Amino acid sequence: MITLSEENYLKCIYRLWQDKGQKITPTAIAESLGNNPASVVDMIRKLTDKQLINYDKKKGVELTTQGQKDATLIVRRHRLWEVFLLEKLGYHWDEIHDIAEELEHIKDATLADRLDKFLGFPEYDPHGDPIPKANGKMAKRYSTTLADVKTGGQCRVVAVKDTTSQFLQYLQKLGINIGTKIQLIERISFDNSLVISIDGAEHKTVSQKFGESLLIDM
Amino acid sequence: MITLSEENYLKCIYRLWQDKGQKITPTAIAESLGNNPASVVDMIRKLTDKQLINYDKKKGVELTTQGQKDATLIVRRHRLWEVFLLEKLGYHWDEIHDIAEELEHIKDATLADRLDKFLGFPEYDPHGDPIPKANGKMAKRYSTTLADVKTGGQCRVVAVKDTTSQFLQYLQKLGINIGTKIQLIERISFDNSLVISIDGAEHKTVSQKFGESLLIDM
DNA sequence: AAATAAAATTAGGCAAGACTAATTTTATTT
DNA sequence: AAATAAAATTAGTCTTGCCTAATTTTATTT
Repeated sequence: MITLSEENYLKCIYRLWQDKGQKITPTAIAESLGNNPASVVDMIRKLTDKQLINYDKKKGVELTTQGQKDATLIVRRHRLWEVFLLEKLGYHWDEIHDIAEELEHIKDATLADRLDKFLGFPEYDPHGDPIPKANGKMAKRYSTTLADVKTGGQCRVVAVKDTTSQFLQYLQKLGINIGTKIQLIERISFDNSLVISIDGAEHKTVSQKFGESLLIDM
Repeated sequence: MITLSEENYLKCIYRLWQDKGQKITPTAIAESLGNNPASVVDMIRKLTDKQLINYDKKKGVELTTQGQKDATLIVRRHRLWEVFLLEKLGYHWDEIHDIAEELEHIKDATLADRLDKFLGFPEYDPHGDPIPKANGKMAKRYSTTLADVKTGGQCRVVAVKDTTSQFLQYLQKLGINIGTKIQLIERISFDNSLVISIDGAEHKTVSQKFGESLLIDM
């Protein structure tokens, strides 16, 4: 049986793997979870014992086939619950992540599939992330960010890379949602800040970090 | 902050209090939860410190006003989720309790109220237990069974008293669900068997035990 | 290459929440 | 009332999952 904490580590490793494709180190996991590296080392041993990950100093942490399956299922549940919270219970964009973070751990063999069906088999969650299907397959993840747009270029918001409520509330405040059109007016070479126009409105300046957190389609 | 374990104890105490109205002893709690009495004593201290219960050797365990509020909210969440699982996700009667047992611990200020609204403010859960309202008030528990109906009387199935899969599968086979209309045609005085008509269909005979397991509204 | 910095690991500890075993208190029988 | 049984409590232990502090290993500078 997999514990709540183990599930959170798996999910974190899965996310780091998807995000960067780079070597996943204990420190990276610790930072991502807000835990101490020593705790991460403990958990790496547990997950290795359970054959959910492999750890090698050279390669870093890697999910085993089983680990990938488990992690994908957690992500599936998380994203399905997000759709439910937004569409059925009327929550806002920035509220659903934290609740889904709890709901994703509810264990029942058929729950995800039933929820999926009830929601009409959605392809993407409200953050624009693809929802893994029952067989583990999922649509392609968007990877181009606002920071990749050429100066003068136009794009459309399709998803968010950062799901902290701070970021989501900031988006809300700026009036940015899925589908919002953004034009990149200028890139400040000093710190790579971005001057943008949201839905054709007046220019606003956002940080590089912001730009890298917003996934877009050109 | 109240922990998962504390919530489970609170709920257990609440149930014992509702069920019997008798003195609630550590042993009774231990039996009900399948825990060791020593563990219960530990938790009694914690809950007392948090002012959620009072404990007195003479009076046993009693919920404080705050304890009652908290327990009622947990029960509210549990029963609302049961309705959701049955009505929206198509689970069977006998599957919903265990899942709701997990879902009831999801903490969010507005979740219960939103779910309540989404479900159309149900009065009762599928086991016939009343769902506490947001203000803590609740209807009376269903207690009339098919066996209480007068000969010739018409009634509507509102809940089940017995949740064994044998019974539930039998109901399935007979085509009886929540809302099904039943007319009591005849009561066999020999063994109190009941001749009934399900949704106006042809007569069928069921046992007294069966009649006493089906909660109805006249 | 040596020095320094960063990352990883080990050792030891803590709190929650369960347990067992032993003891004390309370209740019930004889 | 004494003996016995049952219930309650205490003491000490275990596991999970986190921590800090110290140490070792690895990477980066100088």
